[in-house]
Amino acid sequence: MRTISDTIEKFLLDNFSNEELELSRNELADFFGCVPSQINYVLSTRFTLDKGYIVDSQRGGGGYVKIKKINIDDKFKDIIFERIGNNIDYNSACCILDNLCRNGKISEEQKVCITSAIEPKALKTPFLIENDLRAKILKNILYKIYN
Amino acid sequence: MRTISDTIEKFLLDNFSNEELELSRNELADFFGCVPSQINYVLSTRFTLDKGYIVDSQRGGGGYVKIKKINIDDKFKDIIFERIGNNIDYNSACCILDNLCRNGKISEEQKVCITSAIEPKALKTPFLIENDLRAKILKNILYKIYN
DNA sequence: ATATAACAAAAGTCAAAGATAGTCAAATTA
DNA sequence: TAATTTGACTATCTTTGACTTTTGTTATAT
Repeated sequence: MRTISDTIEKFLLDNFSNEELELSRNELADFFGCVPSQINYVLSTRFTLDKGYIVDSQRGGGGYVKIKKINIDDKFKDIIFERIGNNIDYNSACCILDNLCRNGKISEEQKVCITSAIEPKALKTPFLIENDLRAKILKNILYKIYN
Repeated sequence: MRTISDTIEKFLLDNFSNEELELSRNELADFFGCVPSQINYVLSTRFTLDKGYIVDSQRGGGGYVKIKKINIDDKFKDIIFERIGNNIDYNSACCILDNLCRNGKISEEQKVCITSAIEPKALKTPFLIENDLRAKILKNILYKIYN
């Protein structure tokens, strides 16, 4: 544990009680004598989806930051990381969804819904980011389903 | 419950007896030691149509605020009719029908029937009113089915 | 009696102030 | 060079209060 970020990470991990941890960004920053955005840095580098965490937050009075640990089986993780990656075309995505559906990981209804969300026409922008967007959306939905 | 708004929301939810709750805005504000408009804030952020509530009120002497929990079907109807609006293209209509069917709101048979009724070739006229016609017909049929 | 005016008793609106959290890039450090 | 630290600026949610609108009641004039 060398950096402030490492210290904060350890502190958070130590205080994980039951798969979920809630905190105040400003208070935590105060506690460690750092600027609030340092907390964001820790969250975005240490508590990422890829490492099995979902971060949820709210601004304004009574605001908070929640960190949730998610549990998914390794096979599923494999699919997420190796097959989806950081960008994926529509047809490949459909194949994955078909597979998940056949294996009972998602329902037919869910498949339809997800498919609609990642259809090319839904992701058309003036920029060349369709496949990147699709990968992010797809991973996010699947994580939510399995959370 | 971290904010006053959250507390008031919980209080209201806890006091929901039979699908409807009537209250005095000023008395409630007094009870929680907040300004009356705070009640409006809670109502407009926590008891929205989206979340299945309808808020009704009256000013003046004997004024009141009523919160009604609407059943899913009512909510569903509202959303559907709002989405159809005064004109709708064939594909959107089909999406809605697919949705209704998937959600068990209409049968497969009804879907086939309605679809035939609003097909482009069925609504061809020399005027540019295809989408307007379709909306009227669609709403009329659904209205019949639901009432 | 009836219409009207004045007042009182609600609820509504809206914008400012307060309280958090997020973003992004420059500066620093390992 | 890459990761970390910092802070100025932004976005969002909540709280508050002054001002407005609506409704019911009571007094007054006809």
